[in-house]
Order: sequence, then structure tokens, then C-alpha cells
Amino acid sequence: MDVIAIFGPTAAGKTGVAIELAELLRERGEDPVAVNCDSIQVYEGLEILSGAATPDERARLEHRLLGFVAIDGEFSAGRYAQLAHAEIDQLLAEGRRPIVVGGTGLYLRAALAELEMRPQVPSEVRAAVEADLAERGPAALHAELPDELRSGVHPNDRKRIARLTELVRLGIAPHASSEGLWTENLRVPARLFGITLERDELHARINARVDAMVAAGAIDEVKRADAAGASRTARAAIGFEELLRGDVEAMRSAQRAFARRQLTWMRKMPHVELVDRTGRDDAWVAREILARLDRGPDS
RNA sequence: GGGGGAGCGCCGGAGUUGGAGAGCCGGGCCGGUCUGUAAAAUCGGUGCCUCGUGCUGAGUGAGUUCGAAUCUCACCUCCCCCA
Repeated sequence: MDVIAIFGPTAAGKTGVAIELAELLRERGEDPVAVNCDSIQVYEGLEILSGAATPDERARLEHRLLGFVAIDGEFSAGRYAQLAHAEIDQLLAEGRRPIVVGGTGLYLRAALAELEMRPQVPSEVRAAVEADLAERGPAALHAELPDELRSGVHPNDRKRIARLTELVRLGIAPHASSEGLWTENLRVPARLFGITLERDELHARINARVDAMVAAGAIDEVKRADAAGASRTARAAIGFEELLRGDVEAMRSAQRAFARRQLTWMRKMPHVELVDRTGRDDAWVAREILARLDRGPDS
């Protein structure tokens, strides 16, 4: 049984489509389960802001890896990969079809492929590198990286320079090549569907979604998360800082920029099967995905 | 009706007061990178074309000048003040 993966820009309706698809699959006697691949929906206490499936929606389709990280906890792609692999393998062993759904490109690749991620580094090392970075600037650390690592990283790219510096100081060999990220060799057979739609409609959906989040209490949610000591990785959620200062328009704008980055991922993913949902509802998209499943890959 | 100020590329801002710019800053928009922080971080593009470093361009029209975004005149639009 193939894993089904559903990707697409924020506000494209991934969750709704997954639920509709699950209902169609159940009519065929399957017992599907959604596996979240969204880096923010993993947190407990950011459900509104991250657009996580609501209790009603979860009653219609069981979701895994949703809202299980404490708001003050840090999370990572590597940790996600371990958990996602375990969930997918277990579901397949039980004969239940996993529907991997979410908008984080790296997490999706990590769920479907074996990325061989480098280990996590001790927090002391991370802190030391960050102090160095703050004091000497990214270009200085960039210049100290081995040639083969430096070539692919821009001198301004603080995050990657920091990460690579950490690994080098610990004597861990980072990946020289990044081919693996786009590998066509998946851990388990999967069909990947990418939801697209015309840009105007996407923007309208994003605006409506942000408004709905605010109406549903996203600002209070963010204040609560802030008061509860939200971790750095949780605070990275789009809208977190924006809503803390009451700037809803900035959140809309950031969501649009995020959607663009997600589309960049989607265009590059091997064997992605695009479904244009412009003017269509979730149920239509679900039927289209099911029809393509029946027709076979790349049809 | 009178006085003052301002008009350029998707938007806002600054600046240039005769040797010029398809230029600066910010935003928006569009594209790219991505291996344990990824909703992060980061790079680039954004007048037109036949892509040469080519063409057009500083509200509109005329004028002065070797040369005008800059000076002059008229007109248009917007803003402020006074009636």
C-alpha cells in the first residue's frame, strides 16, 4: 500500500482535502491515518495560529504527530524524521494507510526519504558557536569553514554557518553533497500530490484564513504561549511576533511570502503530481487524487 | 477667489537646483538555495526590446541651452494655509 503525501502552500486546504480523501478511502474499506508534517503544528498551544486540525476534524480523521511538543520545548527536523518513520512504519504494519500531510518541505522529505541527518550537537557547543557568531559576525566563521563546505553556503547565512561550524568543531563530517534531499529513493512507496491554485485565489484564501485565526482567538493564544515561555522554535511560527504586537497585516504578508517558499519546494520535488484546485472545493480535490491513485503513478 | 508646496517606473520615502539614472532606502510582488533551528535562515529579480549594455523615461506641452529631472512659460493633478 502506497503512502499518500499531500503538500502545497499554506491555506491551500491540505487538511480539508486529507479528511475528504480519508472518507473516500474508508468507503473502500481502508482505515487511513493522517501523519502531520508541519513544523509548527507539532506544538501544543499553537493550534489556532498553525491551522492545526480542530477536534472536530480530528474526529473525522485521526492525526498523528500533532500538538505533542510542549510550547517551551525545542523541536527539530531530525527528531521529526525519527518519529515520522516510526509512525509510518507502524501504520503500514497495521495495514492502515498513512496520509502524510503538511506544509514543511524539509519535514516532508524527511518523512518520505532516509536523509541520514547529522546528529544533534550539545547545547554548550551550540551556545559557544552562537556567542562566536554574535561577536565576530557570520563572514568570519564562514571563512574558517573547510572549502568543500563553504562553497555552498552564503557568508550571510547565519543558521547554516552556525550549524556547519558546530559539526566541524565536534569532528562530525557534514554532508558534502545535498543530492540526498531530492532523492527519488524513498523509504516506502509513496504517491506525492501537490495542491496548486491561481495566485489571486491563494492570496484571498490566505487573507481569509488569517482573519479567521484572529477571530478564533489567535492573539490570545500567542500571548498565552509567550507567557508560558515559548521556545525559540515555537516562536518561529509565522504570526507569533506579528500578533504579539498586534500587526495582522504583517502576518498576512509573511504568510504570502511563506507560500512562495513552499511553492519553490513543491516545484522541485521529484514525482510530485500537481492538482490545480482553482475554483474547486476540497471534495473535488480528494476525488481527483483518488482517481489518479487508481490510474497509477505519474498518470 | 488668494498664497504656498509637491508631481518619475507596483507603492511609500530620501536625494539631485544645469553635465543626468532606468539610481538609492523601505515595502509589495516574483524567482532561487535548502540534510537535527526549516512557518527558520539566506540570495537574486522587478520600464521596454531583437538582451546590446541597446531603447524609452522625471505630471503634460512648449521654451532657454552644447546639454534640462534641475532654469523659464502655460496647462493638469494632489496637498497645506488664507478667504
